[in-house]
Amino acid sequence: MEKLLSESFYLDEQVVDLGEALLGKYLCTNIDGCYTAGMIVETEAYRAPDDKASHAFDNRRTKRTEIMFDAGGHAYIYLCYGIHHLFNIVTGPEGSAHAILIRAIEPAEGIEHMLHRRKMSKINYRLSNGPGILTKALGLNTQWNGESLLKRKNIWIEDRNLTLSPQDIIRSPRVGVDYAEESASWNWRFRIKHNAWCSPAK
DNA sequence: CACCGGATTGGCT
DNA sequence: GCCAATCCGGTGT
Repeated sequence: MEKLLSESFYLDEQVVDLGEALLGKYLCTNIDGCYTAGMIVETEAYRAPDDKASHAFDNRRTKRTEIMFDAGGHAYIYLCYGIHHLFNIVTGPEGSAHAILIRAIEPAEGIEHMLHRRKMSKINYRLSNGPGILTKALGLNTQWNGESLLKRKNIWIEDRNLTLSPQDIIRSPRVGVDYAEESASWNWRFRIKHNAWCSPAK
C-alpha cells in the first residue's frame, strides 16, 4: 500500500527525528509527463535558529529562506555552487524554519526517465547517489521551490510500509558544513546501513 | 554595487 | 586526488 504522507507528518517540530523517519519513504515526482520514484536512503536535518549550518540560522528571513518558515510539507529547492539543485523538505509548524535535505535515493520506478535525464545508458549507483544528481534524475529544479508535497501532483512522498529499526540507521556528521563550528559535529546525517545507493561522501 | 564562497559533481592528472 | 565549473545569496561599502 502506498500511503501519501499527510500534513501532520511534516508538522512535527522534531526535525532531527523526521530526518530518520524519512529513510525508507518514497520520493515521487511527476514532471514533464514522466513519473519517477525512489526510496530515500540518506538525509540530513537542518534546524533553525540554533544550527549554524542552516540557511535560516538565527532565523534569518530572506527571499531565499522564506519558504522554510512556511508550514511543513513544502519543497525547498536551491541552487548550489551555481550548478546543482538541492531538494529539501520543509518541516515543522509555520514560523519554524526546519528542513531536511535528501542526499540519496534508491531508484524504484521510471528508471528509464532518470537515465535519460542523467544521460546514462545503464543503471548504477551514480544515477542518484548524491543530493545534486538525484534532483536531476527526478526532474527537480528551482522552478519547483515552494511546491506543496501534500497532493499526488508533481512532488510527493509515500509511505510503503517499510519499517526500519534503530540499528538499521547510521548517524554521522553532515557533509560539507565544516564552516558551521559546533553544529558541524552534530550527527544529523542519516543513512540506511548497507545500502549501496548512499552518497560517496565521507 | 563589488566581493566572497558555497548543504557538489565529474573530468583529468 | 585535485580542481574547475558557474551563479547567485548574503554581506558590507
